[in-house]
Amino acid sequence: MKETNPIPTVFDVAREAGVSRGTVDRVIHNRGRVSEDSVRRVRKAIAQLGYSANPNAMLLASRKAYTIACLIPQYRPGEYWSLISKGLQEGAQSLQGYNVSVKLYLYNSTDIDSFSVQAARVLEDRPSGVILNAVFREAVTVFSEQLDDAGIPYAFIDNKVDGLGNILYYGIDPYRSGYLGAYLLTLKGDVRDVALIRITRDKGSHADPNGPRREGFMDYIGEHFPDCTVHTVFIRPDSPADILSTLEHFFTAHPEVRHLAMTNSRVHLLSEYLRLHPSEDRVTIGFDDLEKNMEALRAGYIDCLVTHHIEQQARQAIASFSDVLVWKRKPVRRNCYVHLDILNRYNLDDYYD
Amino acid sequence: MKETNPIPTVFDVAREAGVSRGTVDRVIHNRGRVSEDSVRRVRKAIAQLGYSANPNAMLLASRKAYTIACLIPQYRPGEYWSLISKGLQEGAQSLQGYNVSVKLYLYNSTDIDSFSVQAARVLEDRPSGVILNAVFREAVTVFSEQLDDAGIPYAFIDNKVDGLGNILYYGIDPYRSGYLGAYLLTLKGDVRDVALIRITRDKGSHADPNGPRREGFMDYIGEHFPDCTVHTVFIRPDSPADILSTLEHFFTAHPEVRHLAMTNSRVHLLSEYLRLHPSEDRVTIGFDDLEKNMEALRAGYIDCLVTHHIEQQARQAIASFSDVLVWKRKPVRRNCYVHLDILNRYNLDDYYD
DNA sequence: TTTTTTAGCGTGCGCGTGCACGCATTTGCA
DNA sequence: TGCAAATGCGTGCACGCGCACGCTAAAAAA
Repeated sequence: MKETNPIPTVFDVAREAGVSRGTVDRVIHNRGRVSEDSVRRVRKAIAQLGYSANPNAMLLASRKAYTIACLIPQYRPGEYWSLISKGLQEGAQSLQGYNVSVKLYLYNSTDIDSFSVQAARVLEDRPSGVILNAVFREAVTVFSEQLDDAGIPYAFIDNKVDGLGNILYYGIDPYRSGYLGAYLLTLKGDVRDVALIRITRDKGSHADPNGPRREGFMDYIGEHFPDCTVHTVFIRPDSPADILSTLEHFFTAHPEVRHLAMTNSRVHLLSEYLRLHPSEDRVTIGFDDLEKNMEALRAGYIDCLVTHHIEQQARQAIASFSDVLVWKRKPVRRNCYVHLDILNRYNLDDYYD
Repeated sequence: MKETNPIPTVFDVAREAGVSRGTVDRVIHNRGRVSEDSVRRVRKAIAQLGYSANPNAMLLASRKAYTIACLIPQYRPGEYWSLISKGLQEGAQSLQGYNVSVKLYLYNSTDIDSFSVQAARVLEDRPSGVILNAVFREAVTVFSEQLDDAGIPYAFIDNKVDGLGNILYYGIDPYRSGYLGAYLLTLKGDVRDVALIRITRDKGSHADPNGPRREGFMDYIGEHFPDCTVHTVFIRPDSPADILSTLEHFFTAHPEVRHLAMTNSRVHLLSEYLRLHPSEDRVTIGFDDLEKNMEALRAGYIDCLVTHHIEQQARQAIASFSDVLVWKRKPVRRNCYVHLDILNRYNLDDYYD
């Protein structure tokens, strides 16, 4: 019962402008070889008819393939970067009709050489675009210059180096996440002691990626509870028994500490201790919705998780990137900060993307 | 430098199965007129090659148009349903390449006749699918039966009638949202009095859409603070001066009440009172991230908002629906519960979709 | 046996666009 | 003046798919 579809095609534009499809095509793609007069008439016809290219036909005809290289840290199942990786690949999945694919280049985040090796591989493969995260400042700076030279667009995910050229960032504001975490930890007020549990790192290999978050955390405490002492406890993630004894040792010496926090994504490492030493008035918070953290939240070992849609963030990065590659659109925002979500026992369900 | 793209086409499938493109096509679309033997061979070839149709070519060839009728309440700018409407239209926008469009049918949510009128218009226009919300139980039940008869698929958004046929629901679990709201209101413990501010309704016109939410709210209070009194205060939204005097009157009589909540989406109506009567130890919570509520949160009049990605929820409904229409896929979940977000002064930024 | 029906299958056209090719006409240069 | 180069433009094919049409051979009806 519908009248014929009035959506204009190149053909209509050509007729309107009194030229051929080829000429319209040349005007649209700025390929030159058209008289000024024709250009003007075609432009006018396009505006008049409200023509815009049919994306399906476009993609079908221009059989181009886009590859997005993703340079991110290695991961084990369930870890933070496994979620990013999953989101990246899901993003590519949904764009496969547009011939967009992602290729992962994984490096060891404690070994700068492995980063350089993978970065070199990326350059060699000449991808259409690059998504990376910034663990090693100088190496990333060098790499970004090489990408600039090669004319390959790139975006940062989860972590960035400020002041680099033509960049995009997808992730949270780590300082604010720490600030919010401290707020949630101290909601009930009157806090004198806080235990910040940290993971021992191989010394000096690189900057701590959680620095800004910890800074936000400390600043909130400092601003709102100036008399509060923040105790730092170091644990070694590789030996669960060791974690337990370290914590037991600390809390035996400091029974007055009722507030616990971890600023990296592995607060679930505390579960064992919290299970063995239950307490009514203790508050424990952590970050990121890893499956194990969610379990700890569900079991009641921890009280609150500050997180964001990790997979969604990655998917969005791919989607925006393909907007740039496939549709030649310019990104609107440079810093795509993701919203910080608060998870507790009453809203932890349905937190899939 | 790439080898020829190994993405299989119908042609490859046909060759592999030893038949023609037409036969493959008939098998794919279950159009019959194919021998069992051929069907088997084609199916096998498809599986073997991992064939999946090129969406662009498909859409280009099958020049179909899908219209999704959206039957929702009228709204004024900034109100809850304006966000839903925006999300619906954005969803259609992003799917225009697939010839998906939405058409809005707005009814007066206090007038059952206007619902029936619009519902009749929908049936008349014979859309490809319908998205609606369930304000008037019986009218919706009748309408859904008519849609069933007409073979038009439909989904509920934001609000549903349980027990109806082949349905899908996009929205929150209102009971849980109320429960969570009560938890957040009483976080600091030791609550003896709570004021629940409600809006006066024209009597008996229809069921209160916020019933389940209020129930969840009351249940949490009852379970965790059995000695707590919940005072209900009715206000009339149309006269700001009236709101102010009603509240002043109530709180003069009950100065001990420090906890305020509103279970509908218009907690911002309290701003004026809260601005004129500041207090350190008062807690106010509300629901939904309307622009005015966000302002109240930013200004510090209210402390916490329980909400969800309203626009995103609508976009998702459109997206899933077009999955069903365009790609003939069966929806996976029947109840698409959206995650409940917690907003406070420290994470209210970046809460766009 | 002849005619009609039908199951099973292949082919051609069109969707709207990108791009290579080739033809006319004009311009530059000796 | 003559010939090459450049400019401006139109045409044909391909992309992968949906669908209408028509063909063959076997089954059913006459």
